[in-house]
Amino acid sequence: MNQPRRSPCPVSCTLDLIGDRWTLLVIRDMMFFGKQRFEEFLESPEGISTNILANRLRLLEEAGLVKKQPYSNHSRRMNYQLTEKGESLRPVLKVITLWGLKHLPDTQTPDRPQSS
Amino acid sequence: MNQPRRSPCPVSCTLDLIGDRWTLLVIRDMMFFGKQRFEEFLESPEGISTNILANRLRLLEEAGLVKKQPYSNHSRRMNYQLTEKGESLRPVLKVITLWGLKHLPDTQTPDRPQSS
DNA sequence: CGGGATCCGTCTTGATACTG
DNA sequence: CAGTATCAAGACGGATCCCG
Repeated sequence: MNQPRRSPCPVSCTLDLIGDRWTLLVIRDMMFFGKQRFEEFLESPEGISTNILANRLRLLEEAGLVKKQPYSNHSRRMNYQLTEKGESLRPVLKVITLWGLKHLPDTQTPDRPQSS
Repeated sequence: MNQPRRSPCPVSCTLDLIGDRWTLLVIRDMMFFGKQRFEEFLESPEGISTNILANRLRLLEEAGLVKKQPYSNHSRRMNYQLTEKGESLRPVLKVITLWGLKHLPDTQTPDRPQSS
């Protein structure tokens, strides 16, 4: 998605991974709503399209934030789960959530927040 | 830049404001490096181009995160400063910085960090 | 000289249709 | 169900121009 920035800035490099319109929403769906399957991500109200979702899941896997596994031996169902590194983004999601709730009217806490 | 999402999710709505490749870098430059002028933002190593920078500054102003003022009465120099609302993003920048420093090799703390 | 606006070629994104 | 192919629309990078 994002080219490397030729800069050692931690903000810049982190944004190479999650600084786009969709990536953090996929992570939100995994982290707060426990979503794990392709179709579940498609159901979110923001309406990500299939090619973008496939692309972001692949980039997240390449970045080591998500691991992809077959649901079972005899199924093509795939399972996407956060790795430990992916889970480590929870404070980032949390502070973004809190900022939005405080400063943006018309936002509200998600229906099934599983945040710690 | 980002269309509204028709979703009350605070993550989603916050990303409408800062969920792109450049916006948080401009805010970083203001917040950590004290930059205030157009030309100073252009000097950052990521190399934002003039049209993109002008666009992001305008969007930030419209969002109430930045205020633009003439440097003095008899100069066209402009001054971009974070509003209180913009300053309130400091915890977001901070947690992103910390995540990058911890999880991304080859990142290092900025030269003149003014973060609290 | 500082702060943009405009134009243009390229790259990325995204909606939709389609496939195994 | 989980993607891939296609193709149009938009975002971006860079140069140039403009205006006070």
